[in-house]
Amino acid sequence: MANHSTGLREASGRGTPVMRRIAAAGDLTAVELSLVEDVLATPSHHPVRHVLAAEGKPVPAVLLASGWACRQRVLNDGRRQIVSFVLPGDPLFPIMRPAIPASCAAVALTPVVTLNAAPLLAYAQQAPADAGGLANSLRMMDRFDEFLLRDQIVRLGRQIAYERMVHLILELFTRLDAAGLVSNNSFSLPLTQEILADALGLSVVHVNRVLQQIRRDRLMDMRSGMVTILNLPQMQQVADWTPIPLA
Amino acid sequence: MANHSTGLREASGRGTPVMRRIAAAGDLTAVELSLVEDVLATPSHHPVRHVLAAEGKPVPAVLLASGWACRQRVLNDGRRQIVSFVLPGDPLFPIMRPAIPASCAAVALTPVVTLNAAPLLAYAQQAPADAGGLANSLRMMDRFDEFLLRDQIVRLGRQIAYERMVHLILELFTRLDAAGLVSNNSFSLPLTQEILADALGLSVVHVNRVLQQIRRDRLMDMRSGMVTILNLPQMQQVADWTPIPLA
DNA sequence: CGGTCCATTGAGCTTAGTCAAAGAGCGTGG
DNA sequence: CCACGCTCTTTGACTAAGCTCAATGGACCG
Repeated sequence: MANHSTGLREASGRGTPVMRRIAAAGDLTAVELSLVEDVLATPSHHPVRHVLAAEGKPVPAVLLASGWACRQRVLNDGRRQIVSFVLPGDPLFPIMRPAIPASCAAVALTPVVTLNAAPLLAYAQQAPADAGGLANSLRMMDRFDEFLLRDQIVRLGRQIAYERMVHLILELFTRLDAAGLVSNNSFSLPLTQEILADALGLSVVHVNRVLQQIRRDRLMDMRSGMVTILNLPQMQQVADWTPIPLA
Repeated sequence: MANHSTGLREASGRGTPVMRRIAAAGDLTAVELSLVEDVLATPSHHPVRHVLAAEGKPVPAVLLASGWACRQRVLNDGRRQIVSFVLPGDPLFPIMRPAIPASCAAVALTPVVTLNAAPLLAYAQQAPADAGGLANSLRMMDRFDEFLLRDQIVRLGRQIAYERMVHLILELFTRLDAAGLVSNNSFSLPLTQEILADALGLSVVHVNRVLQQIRRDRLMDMRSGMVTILNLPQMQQVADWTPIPLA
């Protein structure tokens, strides 16, 4: 459980991923703003591989403040499929849903900091359906999640390994950018090739070879946990990329 | 546009798929019941291949009364991925969401009858968050949808063709059963092998071969649009089946 | 009786998986 | 400071699941 203090300090700041994501969909009232700041003030820390939410247990209203997590499902014989990545600023599960059993487990891929978003949910649930501000932001984030699932299905069903990898990187690039975690076309990707393989439905060996090919083609570079986008237009072309409507 | 009258008559009945699905999650009040019956009273008919909702257009609040539809996405070079099947009783898209752009197109796979569910949505949106009855039913149906997407991702990412096919048939079996469309372990499957291929991320030829193998193994039989489940336990075993929590 | 759509079959090929082993990087303890 | 062990990456050789192409067969329909 490293950088307690760092996580805490960042979480209180203004340009924090959570705040950026929530504010992206529109302005918040003073009341809403302070509600969010209250939530930011009480972070929880969890180590790698920690199960943030067990499959079948009621879904907690939790936001990820920092670190990487995923929603995943493991088959009887051990095969694992990562359903989606959870990035800083994201809810662990679609948040506007009532407390229903989780459709899959949520697991920390790095040490993470989470926030209890129950107060936000409570506030949003009693707000009228067409209210702007916070309620609207949360709905937007859920909608975003739906897009990601669709993209994941198309990737897995109809793209070859090379396309899948490029498409996933573009997705992460876009999402991390929205969270303010990209600079100079470059971002941190703290994932092993095995994790990428489990997300893309590939073997580790093949992921390795595909990455080398992409590097040779000078589309992007991935070294020691850092990704640099080298040729965005061609990446978008290769992956048949459709921008995710953020608003 | 065949069987207009049939669709209409069924839609007004009590054991209709829509009514079964909505009533499954709990009892409705008299007001809610009549609201649903009003909706059932004005069906719309659409031919095969009709685009029920275009990608990017605001999602209509629509229920499928009869026939089969799907949500799909087509890549630039023509590759198609079916994201999910929409069966009688299902909403075309998660229904409790506000009118947001559709993440993919909805298309009729057979002639279909649809219902305008806007009155139900309006009613449910103004109901308190923890109200039972209709609002709860609609939320339940959305939650169900989320499970299906997860299952589709796991199928495509981590199962081989044989397993995928068996798993999909089990899913359809379960869902059609909930809609009252299964009898004697047998149901109608009005899909070409090409449609199955596009749902499972396989080629038509391979779908054909896998189906033959499954038939030879006496797990199930699929002939002229009818599927018969022959060995449910072994199918569940093969597909690593986890029952979808309906309640 | 042709035409159309769909299912089926065969042959050959490609993508991606498996198995096994060898580097590389990194933290820990001697 | 180095050696060991751990995890992760990389490479090679081989295998196999699944794809493409092409042709045939069947059913239905005007």
